[in-house]
Amino acid sequence: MDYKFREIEDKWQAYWAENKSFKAEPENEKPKYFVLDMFPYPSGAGLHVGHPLGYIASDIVSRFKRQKGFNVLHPMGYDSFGLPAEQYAIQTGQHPAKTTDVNIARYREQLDKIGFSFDWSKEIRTSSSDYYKWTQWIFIQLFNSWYNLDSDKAENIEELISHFENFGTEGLNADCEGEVLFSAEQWKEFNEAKKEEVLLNYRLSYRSKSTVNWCSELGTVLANDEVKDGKSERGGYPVVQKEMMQWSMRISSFAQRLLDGLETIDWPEPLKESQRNWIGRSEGASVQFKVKEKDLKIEVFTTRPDTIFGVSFMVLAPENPLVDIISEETFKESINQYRTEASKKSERDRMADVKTVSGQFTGAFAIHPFSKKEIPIWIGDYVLASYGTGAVMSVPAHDSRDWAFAKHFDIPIPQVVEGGNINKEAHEAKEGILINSDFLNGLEVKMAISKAIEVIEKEEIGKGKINFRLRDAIFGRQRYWGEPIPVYYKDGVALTVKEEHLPIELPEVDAYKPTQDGEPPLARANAWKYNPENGQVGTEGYDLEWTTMPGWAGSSWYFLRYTDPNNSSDFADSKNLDYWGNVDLYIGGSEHATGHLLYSRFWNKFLKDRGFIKNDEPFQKLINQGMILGTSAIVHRIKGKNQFVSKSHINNCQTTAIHVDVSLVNASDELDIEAFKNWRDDLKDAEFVLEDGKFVCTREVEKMSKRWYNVVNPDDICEEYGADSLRMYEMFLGPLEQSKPWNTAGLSGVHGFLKKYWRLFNNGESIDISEEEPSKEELKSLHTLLKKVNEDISNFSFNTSISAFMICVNELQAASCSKRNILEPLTIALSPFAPHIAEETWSLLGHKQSISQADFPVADESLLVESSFAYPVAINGKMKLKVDLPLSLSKDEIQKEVMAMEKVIEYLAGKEPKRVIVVPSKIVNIVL
RNA sequence: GCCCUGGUGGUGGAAUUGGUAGACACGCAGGACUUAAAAUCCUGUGGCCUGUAAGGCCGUGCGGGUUCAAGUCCCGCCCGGGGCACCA
Repeated sequence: MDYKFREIEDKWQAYWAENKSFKAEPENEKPKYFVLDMFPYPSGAGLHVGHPLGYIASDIVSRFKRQKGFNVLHPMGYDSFGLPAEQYAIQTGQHPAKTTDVNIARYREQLDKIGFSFDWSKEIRTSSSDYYKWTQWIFIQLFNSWYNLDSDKAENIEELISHFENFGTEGLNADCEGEVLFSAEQWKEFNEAKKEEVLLNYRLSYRSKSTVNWCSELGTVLANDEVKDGKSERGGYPVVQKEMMQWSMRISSFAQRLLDGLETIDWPEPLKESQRNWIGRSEGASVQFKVKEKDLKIEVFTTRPDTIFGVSFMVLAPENPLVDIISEETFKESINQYRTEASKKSERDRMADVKTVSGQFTGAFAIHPFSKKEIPIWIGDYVLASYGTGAVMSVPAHDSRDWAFAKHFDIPIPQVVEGGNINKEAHEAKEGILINSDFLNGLEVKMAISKAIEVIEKEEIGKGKINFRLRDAIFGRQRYWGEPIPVYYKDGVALTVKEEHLPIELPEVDAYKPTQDGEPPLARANAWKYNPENGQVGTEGYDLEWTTMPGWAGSSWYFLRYTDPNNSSDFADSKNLDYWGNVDLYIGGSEHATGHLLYSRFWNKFLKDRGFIKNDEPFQKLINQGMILGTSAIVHRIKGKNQFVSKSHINNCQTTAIHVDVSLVNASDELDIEAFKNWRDDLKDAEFVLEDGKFVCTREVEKMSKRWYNVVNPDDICEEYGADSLRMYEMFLGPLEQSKPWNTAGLSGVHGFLKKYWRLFNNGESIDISEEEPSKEELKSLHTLLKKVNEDISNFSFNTSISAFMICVNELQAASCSKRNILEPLTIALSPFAPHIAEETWSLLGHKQSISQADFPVADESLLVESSFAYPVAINGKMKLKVDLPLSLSKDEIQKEVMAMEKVIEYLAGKEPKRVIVVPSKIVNIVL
């Protein structure tokens, strides 16, 4: 009986679907376990073998946990709003919803072939209006919330309004932009528009000006990703930094809690670290500098208030609005020129370029708050408008960027902390004694910082402050294929759509690109007005918002929707939310470290504050899976000719490297020349210089991508080797977290293993299972495996458990073991990894129920106890020989035994060892 | 530039966290079965030296250090990968 994997896999996939084997509902008998994958964006290219890596890992854990007695929720869905579908729509005129549907169908088909234990009854799509109705609803909740710093929570905006009505801003401690003070009486006299304007400064979703990459030729905003050297990647048009009115989210209110929460969750340390860096908490002081001859102050934030006497100039970000006010007439022209130049550079370019120093004097001076000296004010692009106040007090002696600036423009560099050589470089170390600093002289830096803050506060020129790098998240996108923001404008005032009128569905438009005037695509819609009376969207009523939500909106709460995906009266029933709680295990790529994973935590904390959910953190444990890289094949063409040279001739000629489809190259890097000629029209008449009668390509490991023709499709692997082989191989490839190159040739290893396992069940002709009791050796093989697998799954070390399976099956095969009491536990242990073959052999063993219902076997450690150990004996740390000794021996006894050995005496050659180190059950080391 | 991460045979990787470097596979070489192939099974396989064997030397990116003992710890470099706020 052969291992007919195609038949077996079809059979069991149909069985699981028909019996809804993995449907999960709240119940009280078993503990719950929520296993989540980062849901995919359904791209037109379909899945390649890299995508399922994390899904296979989470599926193994899900199946394992079920067999360990947990009620497991393991859902899947699609993050189906996004830019690629929109780009495609712009090019082809095809509605993105259509392409998205096609892509999802393809994804589903591909996923089904791999045999995942997803509960498909829970599927969600972020682009379906049943779903985004609730994304819009959450937006409205955020709009109707403010951040109370006293309770350190987001609260209903009604409470803020009632505070205004009773006390005005008196006694209010709220997070707010550009605070305006007023009394209760004044509040009552404000008109609606004014009230809204005030409230907008408090709302958690709000409108404000922010800087974007604007490309006027494309009439759109671009991601940093889409901008290369100040030009758009598509078309190469100029891109400038431009201020725009945008919807934003006040994530900064949650900065400290997002930081603190990291201590309570089990995430990879590097990932936590990048969130910490992103949040960027720094302690210091804000200090105000008066501008000479103007009734104006410049506020700066500094982490080194101790160096305040070392300030010899100030620098403003070129975009800082103060620049217009303070600049002297004679400098205006050069300033505007400098600003134009700066606007062509992206923030990242500005940060990356530390070698070029540039700046421009404004002609204005500030007054030092202590020394009262005049300090020149410059603008410079190393100061970023988006961080701090967009202005710095420059201490060139103790900050390297200030130092470089001062050197370049010949500004004095007064030293205020002892040490270093400030003629050569800035002395940045946060240690040393203060000098030339009036009341700070003689203090250690640490002491000086607190003393400086104390005096700054006393003199009322500033105060101690904690600053965060985390900025509020821009929420509006000038795109079509996203959730409409449920906002309309009444007399210029932004109001949210009534909850009972949700969803506001995406309107039909004649094209998916921006309008001629550079307005977002939704401005094209004819019927894009809202009537708050009846909820109708059409040609009557108030204008609806034109921008849509960013990609991260839908993905910031989808895990909650999985608990109750078809609920139409609530985003999820609280019973379900409470039962499933937060995600126990989340698997996905580390590229989401600071985007999705931070925004989700933000929304989760917000929803908790407002009482909709109970958990503070959404994802308790998180694992990052690595990338599977493609092994590209490259041929080399002689420059100017249609002639290709084999690998060994490359160095002798000038060649161009060309990527060739990996399917045209075999495992020994040999090119199929005929297939290659037919691959593209221009290759029909190509000539080839061979070596040993073959044409050999070179290989390169890089990201799997259509562009490099190195994509391997899981469907092909399932067809040729089966889903179980694919699953096993992806896990066998290496540690889950690591990125590793794909090599289809290696699949024969795990495929051979599965065949070997299959043969344990039959004698070549028919099923042949022995009821005999297992031998000691067989039990030891089995239980060594069980111990390893139990440990490895808990540590997500799947590659090593697969080698344990191989070792076990090799041993059982050598012993020709076909005993039920060995094969049954072995089969259950294998079933999370290779579920199809396991179901089949389970039924061959006579079981009627799915193996997913079986209990995972536990290792009996008593079968594994050894009585002796083969001690390695090392001389001077180098292993020379081994000796088998009982484990019961004491240190001294071991030493005696070893020193008495003939070989050891030979090695010693009469010398007396200086030391003998005995580590029981580890090693013996003799030092000569 | 900044932050994070990795570097071990021809290849993917293993190494109980300081204690036998190279488990398990791929590939390669040789053999058995076969008319032949496929499939399967067996043997060998880090490098170098010694005719073989016994044995010896070298070996975890590079250079130092700590230790009886370093792939693992410390210091300084080199190279690859990921992220850096509108890709998802």
